[in-house]
Amino acid sequence: MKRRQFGQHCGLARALELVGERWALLIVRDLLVRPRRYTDLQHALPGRPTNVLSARLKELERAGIVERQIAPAPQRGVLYTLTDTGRELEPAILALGRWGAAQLGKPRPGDTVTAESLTMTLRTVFDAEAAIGVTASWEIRLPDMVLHAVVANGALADIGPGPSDADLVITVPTNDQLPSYGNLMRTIGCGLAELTGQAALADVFVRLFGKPPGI
Amino acid sequence: MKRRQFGQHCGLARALELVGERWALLIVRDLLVRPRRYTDLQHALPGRPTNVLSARLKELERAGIVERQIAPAPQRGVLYTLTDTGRELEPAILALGRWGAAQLGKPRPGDTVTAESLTMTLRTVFDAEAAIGVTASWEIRLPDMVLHAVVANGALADIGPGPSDADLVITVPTNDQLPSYGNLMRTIGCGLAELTGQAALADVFVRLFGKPPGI
DNA sequence: CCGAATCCGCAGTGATACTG
DNA sequence: CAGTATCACTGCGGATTCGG
Repeated sequence: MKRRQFGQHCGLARALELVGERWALLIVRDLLVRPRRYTDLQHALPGRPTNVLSARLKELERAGIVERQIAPAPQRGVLYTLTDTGRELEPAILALGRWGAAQLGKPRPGDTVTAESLTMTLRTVFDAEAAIGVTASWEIRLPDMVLHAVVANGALADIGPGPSDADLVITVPTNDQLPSYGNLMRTIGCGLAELTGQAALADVFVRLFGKPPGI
Repeated sequence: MKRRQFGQHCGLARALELVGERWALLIVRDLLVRPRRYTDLQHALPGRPTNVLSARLKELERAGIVERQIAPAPQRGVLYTLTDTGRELEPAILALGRWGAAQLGKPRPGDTVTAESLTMTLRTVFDAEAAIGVTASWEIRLPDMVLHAVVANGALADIGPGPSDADLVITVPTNDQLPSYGNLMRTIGCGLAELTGQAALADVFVRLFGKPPGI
């Protein structure tokens, strides 16, 4: 496949040639959270045709951004992971996401929130300065997904989908709202979430993750 | 024009909806350097169809990223400038450009380097730590363009196309090479450029702008 | 000259169906 | 599970044209 070029010897133009096509950066975003298999990515990117997914994965693989791996014994199958080059996109993706978050309005009809997008949003807004000296872990239970976050010595050690053995479990009651970042923080901030464990850590969570860039 | 959506309530997805289409970020990059008129942008983005430029400008204007202004008396005509929202894209564009610069290989046949792309590259690689305490200014004369850079008290005060009253004028001799960042720094680093003014500032320039992220 | 609008051919995309 | 195959459609690339 002949790759379209911009004809400029420029870092930004090169980046856009490699990851500027539709869906490409969203695939990288999801892979930043954890390695995924093909069908995982299908579910994490609703509304995107499967042929586009396979085309993007091939291009990203050729560009040295994504690697195909055979998953270990328990599950088998193909796992897509980021190369080091791919992982180095994280600062750029966080910067773009931070800007886009400030432009986010109300959820539009049909919008979804995936575990991956919410994870990356929390990584985006994590306030390292507010976290100095903090060591704690949380599990966030939303109606359709569970996330965990671990902060050790002020650094974001782990955050992603799935449960964990956490100091505080925050359960957001089932409601008809989208599990968006805004709704999540509002629910916790207003004390409407159920807390199991060290309840005082709820305020800490809001302090570390609740300073959005204008959301 | 119906805007295609990603169907995710996510900062990155929103950003890509607004500035993810082809040429959009390159237009913003050029406008980050300075306001431009329509035909300036045409020349600064060779190889892009004119209808795409006018379509992008309209979309960016609708999105609140770009503003049309009537240029002041001397020249008249329409000037396109960034809004505050548009200027806030700079960190994301620098981050993407930094990543892409590390993926830049040799210039391909037909590649061009514009004053805008070189300016943004220099902004990208500026090493604020190396610049602590530095106050100086340079004018860089390349065969087809002239740039200026001003560092005041360790901060990048001004950099862009055009001449200036500089402490040191660096003239790169005419040769058959592309005026790419790599060739520029190589020429200066090897002492092949002509220096007029405080020659000792050539080494300072290389120190502040010569630490690429892997170019 | 500036600032576009228009037309056409084609590549990339979206949606659905199908296969190893 | 992990992709191809097919096909309609839209946006892009390229050239030309048009009104201040």
